[in-house]
Amino acid sequence: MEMRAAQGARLLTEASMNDNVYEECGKSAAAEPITKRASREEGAQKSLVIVPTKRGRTIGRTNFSGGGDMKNNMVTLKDIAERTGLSINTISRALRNKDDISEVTKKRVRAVAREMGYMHNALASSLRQGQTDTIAVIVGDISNPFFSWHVGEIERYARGCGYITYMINTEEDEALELRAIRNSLQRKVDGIIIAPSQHSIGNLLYLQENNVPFVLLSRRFRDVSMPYVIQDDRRGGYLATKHLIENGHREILAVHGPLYISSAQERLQGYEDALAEYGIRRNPDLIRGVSAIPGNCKNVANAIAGGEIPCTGAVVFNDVIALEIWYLLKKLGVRVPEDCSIVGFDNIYARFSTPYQLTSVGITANLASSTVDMLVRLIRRRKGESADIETEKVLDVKLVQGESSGRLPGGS
DNA sequence: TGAAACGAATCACGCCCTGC
DNA sequence: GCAGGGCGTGATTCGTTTCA
Repeated sequence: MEMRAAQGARLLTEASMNDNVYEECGKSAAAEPITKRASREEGAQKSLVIVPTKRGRTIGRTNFSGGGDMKNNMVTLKDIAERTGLSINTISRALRNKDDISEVTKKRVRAVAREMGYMHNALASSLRQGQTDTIAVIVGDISNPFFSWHVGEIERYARGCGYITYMINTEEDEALELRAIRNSLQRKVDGIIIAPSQHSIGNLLYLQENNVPFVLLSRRFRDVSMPYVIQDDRRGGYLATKHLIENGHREILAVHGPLYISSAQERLQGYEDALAEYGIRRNPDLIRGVSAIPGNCKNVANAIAGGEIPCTGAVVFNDVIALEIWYLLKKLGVRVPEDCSIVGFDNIYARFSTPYQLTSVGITANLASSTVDMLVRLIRRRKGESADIETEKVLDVKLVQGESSGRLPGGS
């Protein structure tokens, strides 16, 4: 703790600190004073500045190391006002680089702020402004690379828009999801990005009632109007199935996720579309459901290996489950793709160097940036700033050929 | 139970000083 | 004398917690 305080002191006292305590960089940088960044950076230690105030408080960067009452030790605008003999209003405006404050005064105020170890109080600022510059990202399963990848991307894009994000994992559990929503509302986030569990719509209606901007990520409710950004799941299911059909497969297994999840429903519809287009009868024995959470595919793999499911190819709900089935089949002596081709969804492993490359359906556009962009527009609209908003966005998909699928020997 | 306090920002004025 | 820049003043606001 002391080390961190010392590092902060170095950054606040050395010339490396920007002249402007609130670095001017449009919305994004204005939302994060440079002092906040200082505490994150690595640096050498340096002696601290201890400053007595008129109120008899000792202030300086050592304050954070003692485990005392931090609230009483924080340097405030009032302290700087007392020290400089200026008003609180002038201090505030000088630190925010307002035009009606002279450069001489600004420099003086910044110097005293640095000397005293002033750190912008985002909590107080949020209180006054009615915004926290934070976005909650609520997902069902962060262990799924699809979500972890996109959450990382969301964080990056949101940061570029001046927002801090925090992520909550719901384990696809409805009660945990409600708790996550309530927690986010209590923290007065400016907006929420949520991949809903979709057990029911109640949680999202609750969110809607609270009038907080939100965007559904990767999932949607057909019969209720809520902003969403999804991939074209139906077309994805169609492309995956068509790929196998055109490689000679006729007995194609559909391994779908829980059908209360819109993406699972729509991918299955796409599967059926392709079968219908090529005149292949829909066989209920070749449609199997699995949990959205990986680790429950043994039954399916055993059934394929044991001939209980007579298929030569499989369209699988997502890449994680597809890879799991591939692995299980290999252990059971079933060769992929020679004995059974597999097509996954999300094309997530194309981003990593893995021993095996799945054939998979992936998005052609950027899901994260589209989602953040929509949410930011909704937030701005709520604040009264006019903004054109497309609230239902379906991103195109394409099939990416990997090693897990191939032409059926002897197939047409 | 209700008032006060917390910290920062905002607003509407108003004053002072300087230059023309 | 006037205009305008620079800054001050005091009230108000926000949501939560503390205290009487």
